[in-house]
Formats: sequence, structure tokens, C-alpha cells
Amino acid sequence: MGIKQRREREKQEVRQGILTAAREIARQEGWQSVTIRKVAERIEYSPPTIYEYFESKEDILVELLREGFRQMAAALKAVWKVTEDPEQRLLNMAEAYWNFAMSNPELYQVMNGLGGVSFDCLEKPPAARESFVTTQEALVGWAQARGVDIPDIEGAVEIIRSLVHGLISLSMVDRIHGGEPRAKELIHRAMCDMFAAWSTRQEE
Amino acid sequence: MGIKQRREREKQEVRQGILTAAREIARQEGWQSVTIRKVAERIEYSPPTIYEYFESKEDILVELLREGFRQMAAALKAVWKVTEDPEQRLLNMAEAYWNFAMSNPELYQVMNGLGGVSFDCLEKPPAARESFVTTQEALVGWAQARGVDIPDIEGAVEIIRSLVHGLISLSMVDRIHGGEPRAKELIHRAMCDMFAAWSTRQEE
DNA sequence: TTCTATTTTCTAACACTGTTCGACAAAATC
DNA sequence: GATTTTGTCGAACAGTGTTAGAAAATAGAA
Repeated sequence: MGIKQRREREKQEVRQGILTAAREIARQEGWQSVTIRKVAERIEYSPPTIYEYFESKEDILVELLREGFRQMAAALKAVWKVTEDPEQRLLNMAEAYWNFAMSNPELYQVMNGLGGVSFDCLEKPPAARESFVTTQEALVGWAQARGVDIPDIEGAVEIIRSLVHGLISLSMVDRIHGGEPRAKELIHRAMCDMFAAWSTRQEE
Repeated sequence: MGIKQRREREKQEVRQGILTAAREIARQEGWQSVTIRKVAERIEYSPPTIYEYFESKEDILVELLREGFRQMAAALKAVWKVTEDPEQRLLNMAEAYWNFAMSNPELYQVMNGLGGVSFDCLEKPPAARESFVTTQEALVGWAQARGVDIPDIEGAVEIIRSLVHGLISLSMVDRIHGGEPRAKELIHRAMCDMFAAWSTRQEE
């Protein structure tokens, strides 16, 4: 009776193959040239077969979006235990965010509607909220260690995220003078600036 | 001999009509559904006629990109004279940047590769550099008035720009908790945080 | 094994996209 | 009025996402 399970396993493999193929093409040639027919050719099936595994092309992108947010959340959690210093931890998280985007640009693009990708309905997967919460916890830890009070912590997290995302997305369209090494340096500097600002808050 | 000039004027009007039509469709239905045939129908010409005025569809987008950067640069310069206070001036510029993006989302998208737009070659028009320089001059003025030294001013400008752009682009895909009013508020707060950080630089 | 029944896969097509070619008409020049 | 230049369009090409129905492969029962 294990024949049914084998079949199920094979189906999952084909499904994963579609996702992988789409990612590879996007990475090599950009999302613009990710085509159902090209994906089909790469997995050695005919185009209609893809619709047995995904409702539409957009469905493939949505699945990769979820995958991206899962990996991102995992990457942020992974650097948590690297250090005990709350400030260094936040710096590491910003760097991890950057590293993820630069190592998986095709995922980052599909996650944030960059690189010619666009959804009718940009959904926010649970993992996205996870990343946010992880960052927030790190920031709370920092504030406690520093003995400062950050009113509206959620806002502070959004500011950090916007800053890093802004540098990444501008870097991706080559709009940062000095290229990627410079952008990475600027993230570090901006984070330190924010630390400085929030440390002196009680004096305002 | 004014007949040739009239003809030239009419051609410019048709050309402008194409640009306007593309913009309007993008604003109403998104760049995804901007189609040569739809643009043609709106200006009451046949599709091939468009190619008498633009080499390709991408050429239309590039022209709108340039137009966008020109308007942006003008908007930044326009708020320069609103106040003499250097800090308020920078706040006004950040708000003007935000206002421009929210008033002309279709232009902002085409300027930064958002909303499903993507170019083979993202060019940086002269007006883009202009905006950068204007912001830089405002920041230099602020530093002088405050009596602080900002090493690597260009980097500081890129940080400001990334922050504002990050908030805008996340806001456009509805990823800022609290929506647009909240995002606008966060820009103001982040700017003030940056002022605080750079004011206390000499103490580090 | 052989014969249904079911599931999986593909061929062919549809409506749409950006773009081009060659014919046609209008206008300008002589 | 005849001719050349200019402007415009119908039809078509190759490519896109997607679907319907036929063909093939596999499953279970005789």
C-alpha cells in the first residue's frame, strides 16, 4: 500500500522542481523572463502540467514569497545566539538581513515587489510577522541593557527595517554611490547613528 | 513657412498624449496593465503609430522616469525657500519627497522599479543627481548652523534618502503597520532621530 | 495476464502581449 | 495637376498565460 505514498512523494518532487526552476531562471535572467514554458522545459514537462501543481503563475511566486520570508525569519533567529551583546546582536541582524537579500536577490525581489514582480494581492505571510517580532525583541533587549526607554518600539522597528530595506532596494537598482560594499557600510553606520539617537532620548 | 512649425507642434502633442495616456492607465490600473494597444486606443490612434514617436514601450517608461526625476528635483528646490531654519528645511524636504511619491505613485514606481516595472538598463537621469545635491546642500547648511561636523556627508545623504525611500516603498506595498499617515509620522520621527545622532557626534 | 477505470500528461488552441512590414492615404513640393 | 514625401493603419509574427479535450500511462480487479 506504499505505492500511494510514493506517488505523493513524486508529486511533491515535481512541485518543488517547478519552484526551483522558477527561482533559478529568475536568478540568472531576472523575473521578467520567467516563463511558464521555460519552467516547463527545465523540468522536462509540457506547460499545461504546471497547472496540475499550481493554479497560476502568480501562485508560484506567492509560494516563493512565503519560502523567502521563512528563510529570512530563520536567518534572523540564527544570528540571535551569536552574541550576548544586545547592540552587537542588532548589528548582526541588520547584516543578516543584508546578507540574505544579497545571497537570494530573486527571493528578496519577489518578497518586496522588486525587479518587475507585482502581485494583485501582496499577502503578508506569518513568517514576515515573525521577523518583525524577532527584531522587536532584540531592540527591547537593547533598550533595557542601555537603560533607555523607547516609546513606540514598533515604530522604531519599522524605522530600522525601512532603513535597511531602503538601502537594499536602492542598491539593487544600482543607486547607491559606491556599490554594495559601500551600502553595507552605510547600514552599519546608520544603525550606530540610531543607537546614538535613542540613547540620548531622555535629554530631549 | 510656419506650416512646418505647426506640424512639429502637432507631433509633440501626440507624443505628449502617449506619455499622458500611459501615466493615466498606470495610475488607474497599475503598470501591469499598461499596454501599447490600450495607450493607442486612448489617444485614438492605431498601435503602430506609437512606434513613430517611441522606439519601444520601454522608451515611454524611460521618458516618464526622466519626467519624474525632473518634477522631484523641482519639488525639493521649491521647499528650499519656505523656511530659513536649516533643520525645518530638511524636514520639509523629506515631507516633499513623501508628498511627491504619494501624489504621483505611478511616476515614483517607474523611477525606482516598483509596481511591476523593470528596465533592462536603469538609467540615472541628471535630475536624479540634482535632487541628491540639493539635499546635500541642505544638510551642509544644517551642520554649519548646528556647529557640528558630519564626516562623509554623501553617506549621510544616502542614509536619509534610503530611509525615506524605504518607508515609501514599504508603504506602497502596504507593509507599514498603520498605513500612510503612520509612515509619514515615522519619517518625521526618523529624521529627528538622525538630527539627534549627528548633533552628538563629537561626544563619541 | 487481460481488461476496465482512473489518473497523469500532452497536443492544440484561445486571447492577449510587443513589434514590424507593406500597403494605403494625405499632404507638401514642384 | 503630377510627384514625392510623410503619416497612418491592417495584417501578421513570435511570444505570453491559460484551458479543453484527446492520448497515454498507470492502477486495481478478473
